[in-house]
Amino acid sequence: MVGATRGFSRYSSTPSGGVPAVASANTTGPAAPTLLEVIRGLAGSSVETIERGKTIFFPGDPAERVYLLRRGAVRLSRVYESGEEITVALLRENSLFGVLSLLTGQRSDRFYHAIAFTRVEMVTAPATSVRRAIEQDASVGLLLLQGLSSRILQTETMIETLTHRDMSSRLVSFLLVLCRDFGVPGNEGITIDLRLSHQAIAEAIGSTRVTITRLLGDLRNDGLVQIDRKKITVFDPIALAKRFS
Amino acid sequence: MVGATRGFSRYSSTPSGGVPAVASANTTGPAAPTLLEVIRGLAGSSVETIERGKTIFFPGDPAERVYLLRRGAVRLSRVYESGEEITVALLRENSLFGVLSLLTGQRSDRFYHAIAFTRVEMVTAPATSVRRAIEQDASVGLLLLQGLSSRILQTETMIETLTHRDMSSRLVSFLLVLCRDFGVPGNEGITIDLRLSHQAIAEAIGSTRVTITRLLGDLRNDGLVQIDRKKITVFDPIALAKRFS
DNA sequence: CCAGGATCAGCAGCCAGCCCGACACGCTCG
DNA sequence: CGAGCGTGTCGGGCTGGCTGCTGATCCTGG
Repeated sequence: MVGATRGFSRYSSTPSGGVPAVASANTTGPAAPTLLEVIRGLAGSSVETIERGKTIFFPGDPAERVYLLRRGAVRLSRVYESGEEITVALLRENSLFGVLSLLTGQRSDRFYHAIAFTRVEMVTAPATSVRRAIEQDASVGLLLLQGLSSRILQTETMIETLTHRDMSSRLVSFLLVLCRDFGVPGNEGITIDLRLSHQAIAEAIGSTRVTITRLLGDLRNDGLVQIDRKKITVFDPIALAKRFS
Repeated sequence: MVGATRGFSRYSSTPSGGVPAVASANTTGPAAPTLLEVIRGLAGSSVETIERGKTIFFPGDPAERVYLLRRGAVRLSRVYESGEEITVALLRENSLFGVLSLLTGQRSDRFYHAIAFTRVEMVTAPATSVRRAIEQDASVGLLLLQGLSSRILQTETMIETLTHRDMSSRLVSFLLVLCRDFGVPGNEGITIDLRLSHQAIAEAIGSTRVTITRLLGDLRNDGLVQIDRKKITVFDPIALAKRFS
């Protein structure tokens, strides 16, 4: 965290009003732009690539932009004087963040630390542009609402995870969340497409590195998961879910 | 939870399009309706009063309405087969909930249990009306976005609370959250305007009744809080915050 | 391409925080 | 006035955090 540097490489800024030619993912209607396309089309928007471990914004930075994660994962965390860092959210692709800049007219500051958990591609636009876009085209507002709703769902699932008392249940619950958000199915189970250190897991579920090591070892010995170069594969989520105490 | 009954008393349904004459809180412009006014004006909206302890919706109920809490507190919780009930959020006045019904076009079901934590007044409207209103008037979308944003903030603060390792820190953090959301300043500190049983606190922060009793006792003995008929008064939030371990 | 440093994983022993079960008392509301 | 809920307390037992160490792996810069 010391010596963290901002790693922006702003390589494109679409001309305002330009409708991107990219076909939307899998919607059939011709006039159904995705949130991604909408944001890219805003005045002052840009596409940014950030290397793993670089900071996107620091706590205390002015909050004036909205971000949409296009590829990779972003970690939002709270930093304490003690130096401890607590992970508040692990954002997956298509997540919206930095939205509190929309909250009020008055200027506000970030209070999270946002860092690229993997190499990240994202689109970003000034909050003012977003607000204007909503006023001009109501469907933009609807898209944003859907983005925020799914973010709330994601966050509340995390709360569920954290209220489990024993660490074993917490870990299992967290792994299932990760499977939902970052899982890619393979021929022998679901692989979590993140390089997770035990320390990172501990910071996310409020435990310590040593405990995570021990519990993950237990799960592996019981044949429930496999770990290969920091990538975790869950053989059978259903079986894993039975591990709740 | 057994024998919980729905306690609706739907006593009014504003005619659609009727602009309420109530002045908005403290905005100066004449044409700045609040979210409350907007929702009351929607087709199919209604104002409802619910008694303490009654259920607003059960998990599994169809999700077709959006709610805005006008007075009181609502508890969202997840129910497990074991009978255990985990509190996911304690909503304060002006909170929006039930919004996942806006999420997709397809019908979905509630997966939380929403019960009135105090006597509650709220306004509610069908999700379809809300969606239509957004399309017609973009400022509605903006208001909803602001509502959701503040809800996300609230939820993430709760995650912070829950990642504290020791129960003492968790409890302190939770009390501070409650002060923020439900505190009313008095002449000797901030009183949390909720009648909280130790059991309810335990369900919210993932602990047990006995532990809460002990820790609250400690805080009281140290002269940090006072408890009078289930209402907690925090003498000095700053001093309390120093109790983080 | 290699060397060195930094980060990560795994193990063991110690100890405390907290869960569990049980019980007694007081308040409140029917 | 009695029943039920909420509060306060005690001990026993175990989970899981803390310290200290070692070997493995990754990354980076010369």
